[in-house]
Amino acid sequence: MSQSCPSPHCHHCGFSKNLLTYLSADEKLSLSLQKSMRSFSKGSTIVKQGEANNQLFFIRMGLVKILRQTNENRRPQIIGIASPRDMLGLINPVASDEYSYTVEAIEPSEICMVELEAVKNLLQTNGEFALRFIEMYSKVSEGILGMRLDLNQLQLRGRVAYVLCYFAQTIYYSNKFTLPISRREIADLIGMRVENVVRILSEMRLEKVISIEGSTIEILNRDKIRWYKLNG
Amino acid sequence: MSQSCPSPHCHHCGFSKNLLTYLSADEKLSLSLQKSMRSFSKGSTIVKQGEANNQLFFIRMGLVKILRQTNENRRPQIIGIASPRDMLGLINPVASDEYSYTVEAIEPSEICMVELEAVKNLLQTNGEFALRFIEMYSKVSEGILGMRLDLNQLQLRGRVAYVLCYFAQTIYYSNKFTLPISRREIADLIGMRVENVVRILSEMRLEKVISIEGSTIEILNRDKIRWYKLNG
DNA sequence: TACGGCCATTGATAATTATCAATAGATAAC
DNA sequence: GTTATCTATTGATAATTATCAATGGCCGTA
Repeated sequence: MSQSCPSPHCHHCGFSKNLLTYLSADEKLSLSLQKSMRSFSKGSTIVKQGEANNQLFFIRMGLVKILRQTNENRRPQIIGIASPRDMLGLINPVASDEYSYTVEAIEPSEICMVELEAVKNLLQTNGEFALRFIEMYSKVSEGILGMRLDLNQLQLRGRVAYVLCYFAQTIYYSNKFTLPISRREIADLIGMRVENVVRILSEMRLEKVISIEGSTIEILNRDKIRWYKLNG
Repeated sequence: MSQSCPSPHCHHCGFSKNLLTYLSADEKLSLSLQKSMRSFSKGSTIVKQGEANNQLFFIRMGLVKILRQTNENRRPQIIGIASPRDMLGLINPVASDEYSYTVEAIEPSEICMVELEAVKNLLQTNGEFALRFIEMYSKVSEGILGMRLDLNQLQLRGRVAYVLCYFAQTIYYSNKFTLPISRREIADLIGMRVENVVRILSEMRLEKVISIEGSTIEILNRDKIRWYKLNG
């Protein structure tokens, strides 16, 4: 499940593309010794809530879910989904000594793990890097919070529509896609119950807003689903 | 409503206490020319969602609410309350060119406003400052997101209890306090309706969990309200 | 192959929350 | 000081969501 980084410079990693540009050759070399690329199969855990926070990590490829468990009696709460564009790893606070969230691969994923100390060191010594890092951090936080706030003011139908649009627009860039998560996970993501998620999906299918074949969804009526997303 | 900073070094401002320590005398002097202290009366707007984001700001004294309006048909959504300890200003993303949220004083407040460019400059040139800044930013984001996620998994009774505990424990450090916001604002904060907030408050009063005299609340049964906050 | 476990689905019913309506009180504007 | 506006409150009812129950399908494993 784990393998070391094939090259000192992971050119395809979001971290590289967005932040490594601002490093000198020396800094890159030094950093390369403190990061590694690991592969995770679908369903495996990348980091676990409560464990020591000593690595930042970034999605090079794949898709993950971010979740937390606040109480044994409750369902786990899925906070969001992250893809390579999201510069994940920034969601777990830099200032905390343990991970606030669990992160699990929901598709086969390659994750770039970087020693937190190495990043902190760069933040202190490379101003341009620090500035870009903060800008990205702020964008990521803002994105997650925005989604939670959006979901908050919708009811069931709107929340389901929101999630479907999210996958279609932000993750798969297509009206037709295979859901990477179960109905139950959709429920945990939007804070509702599985049965009701299923019901709404069926309803939308009957209304011909979407088509469903197992976990493959196609959005048939974009205006209507957009309306639900805004007003549902 | 506005006045310039009485001293080049606002020693009591959270920004000062937490971040200015890491600046040299020169940097402090330079920064002092690019920040100002302003006073806001209860109800007045500090920054407005959608306006140009060119200043970070920090609460020196007082209490503010952070809100956003996503849709004319909807109630404004209150995202959170911030006090001097919260290093507000960090909630509005550094990377965005406009404010994502409106911030309004809910108690007379003194706000330290700092040119965003000046801060970005410091982030680039002072490593220690940059690191501390990120750590604070990450704590603030984490705090806000955590509260939203907590509220998310509670129902009405639990959410009201959560807010009351929040004021008692985090803002006023007392079981007895005067609510700085209206019932309607509590509703906008927890994503419920005024009528239901009022009903729950009345219910808690009848159960002798709290006492109510206008906007003065006293928590009488801490165990029970804590139970609501966790399980309600 | 058979079994257990989990997911997906649907129906019936209960619990929660929103909406509508009405009134009293407080506050600001004139 | 009167009027208009907003908040706070309560009740009645409607809409939304959760819970409980039952079924079939799928997958991994003994």
